[in-house]
Amino acid sequence: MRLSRFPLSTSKETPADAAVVSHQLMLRGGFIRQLGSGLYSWMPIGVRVLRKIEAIVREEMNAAGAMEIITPTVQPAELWQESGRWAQMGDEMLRIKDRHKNEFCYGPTAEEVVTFHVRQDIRSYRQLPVNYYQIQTKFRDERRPRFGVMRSREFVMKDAYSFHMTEASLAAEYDNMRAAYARIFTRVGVDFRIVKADSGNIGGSRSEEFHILAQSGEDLLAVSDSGQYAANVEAAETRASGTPRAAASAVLEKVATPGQKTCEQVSKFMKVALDHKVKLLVVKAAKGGLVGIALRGDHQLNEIKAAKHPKIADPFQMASPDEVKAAFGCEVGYLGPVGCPIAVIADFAAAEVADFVCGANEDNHHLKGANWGRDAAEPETADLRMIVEGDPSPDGVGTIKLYRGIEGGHVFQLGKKYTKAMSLTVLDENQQPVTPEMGCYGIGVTRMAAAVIEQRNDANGILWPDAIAPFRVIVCPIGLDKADTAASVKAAAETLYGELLAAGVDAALDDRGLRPGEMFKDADLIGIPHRIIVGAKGLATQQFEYKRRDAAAAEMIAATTSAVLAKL
RNA sequence: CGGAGAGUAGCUCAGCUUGGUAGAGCACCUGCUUUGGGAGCAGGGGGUCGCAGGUUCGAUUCCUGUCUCUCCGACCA
Repeated sequence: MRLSRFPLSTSKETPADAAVVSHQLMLRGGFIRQLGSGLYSWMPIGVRVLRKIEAIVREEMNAAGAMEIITPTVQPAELWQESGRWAQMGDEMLRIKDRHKNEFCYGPTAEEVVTFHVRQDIRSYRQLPVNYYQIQTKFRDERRPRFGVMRSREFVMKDAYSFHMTEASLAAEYDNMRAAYARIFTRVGVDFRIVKADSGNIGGSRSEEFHILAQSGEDLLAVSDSGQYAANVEAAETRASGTPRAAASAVLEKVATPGQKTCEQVSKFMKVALDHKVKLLVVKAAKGGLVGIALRGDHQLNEIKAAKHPKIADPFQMASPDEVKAAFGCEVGYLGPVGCPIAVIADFAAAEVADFVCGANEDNHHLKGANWGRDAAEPETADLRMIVEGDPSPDGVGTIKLYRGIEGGHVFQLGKKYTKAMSLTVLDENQQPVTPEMGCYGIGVTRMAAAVIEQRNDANGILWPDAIAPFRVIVCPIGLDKADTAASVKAAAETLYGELLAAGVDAALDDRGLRPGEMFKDADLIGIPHRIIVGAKGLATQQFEYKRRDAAAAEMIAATTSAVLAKL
């Protein structure tokens, strides 16, 4: 591409509205332009990146045996009513009506649509397993779009859906997709981790996320420092330590703690470590009424785990201050398990504390020297808390460290949730109808572009990996203004550029006639991995100057196309 | 959805407190000069000051409403 004919639109200024580096650089480099909240247009240079990511995804999905389809972005409400998600989805789903007042949504995902088509076309066990995928625009009406295309409302996702006669077949395809995803992320050129995930409201059993590690990531990952364990903190389990609780030694004593409501306040006021404080949260119980959750003062509730506990309401909901007052006769800040009027479930760690401090279930008072079994009923225990840095790894190998990550992909074993709800059956070898198992697999294509930048940038701009750079190499002629050298520089640059194209290299020629500084700044900002300078100085000794975007210094190479190709 | 902030030129912003019909830098156009890390000089084009009301002789400025965008939080395949 000749840059003189390419609408590059770069900016020196950092846009005021962009909070994260990928958003800033994508705007400064002219990759994307904002159209509205969570709505972005992809400009020519951005599309080049997007298409390269898509090509890698498509190649690997095809190689893994998945079949590409294209489904409409607008989907009839009936399908969502069949699966039950029309009611479930809430405002995240953009609902629209056509001229006949029929209801539709702009597709946030396509489990229903693909299940519908499989129901139309697949009749026999002989046709399974099958895996359909598409690379297509999705819309989710996020409550708060942010960070440019990292969390936009409209975005491009690769979504795949597989159907199987047996759980074993599903598991095999899940592993197949997982391996394809690992190849995709590796080829794109990012540092990623595969972590255990919660499957969220999509349902299903086994689920893992592909995270691109980055400081600005919205997800926290718990990773063992010496073992294999890696999980989203949402899904990371914690265990009982195995060491028995110390015997009760302190005398139970009520202490006035006026106005001291939070664990931090009480801990400071009573000069007791946070991990010897037990807090009691009151939440809605599964069968109506309330249930208490005891946690150590330094731990936080994991609401996803709580919602899955059989005695706790799903969806998770805290009790209102009025309900607490009615049950306990005191304010929220003074609750504790001793003399507690409702059933208590203790987190493993909370149940292991002896001689603890807790609320006295009386305004402005706490208890010290409290003990399970002696003062409070021995509680039912469960894993209810968020894992924290320094916890032993749940698999017993190593200690947990926390990292931030950007979710770039997600693979699920859905089971029969959608196939059953939508009455998809195929005939087995005994001519009996069977409800197939289903898996689904997603990659955020537009998000991936942003995530790569989060991981790969410096003070001058983006450092694209070769595989997805808008151009792999840029040729910068210098000295076109000098009468005595212009002709030779121009000829050498044109020849090199032409031969690179002929060799199948995605090259750019900066023939805009700019000053060198401007060319360099632009090339660095838009992240071209390789730069060749064709100048009179070098040509005098038959040399080009070569610089990798991520190298500190340039080097001189022979002024031949083959010498350049050897560097790419 | 709760909290905070912002809408003035393509971009980044000033002006508004104390009303008198608008400015800078960057970008753009023309010319000259310059050419190894976003040059210099001279000239030029470009804005119904988000929108709608109100107050006023007069509103970018004051008041009310409204829309949009951003940030923090909650939420989230």
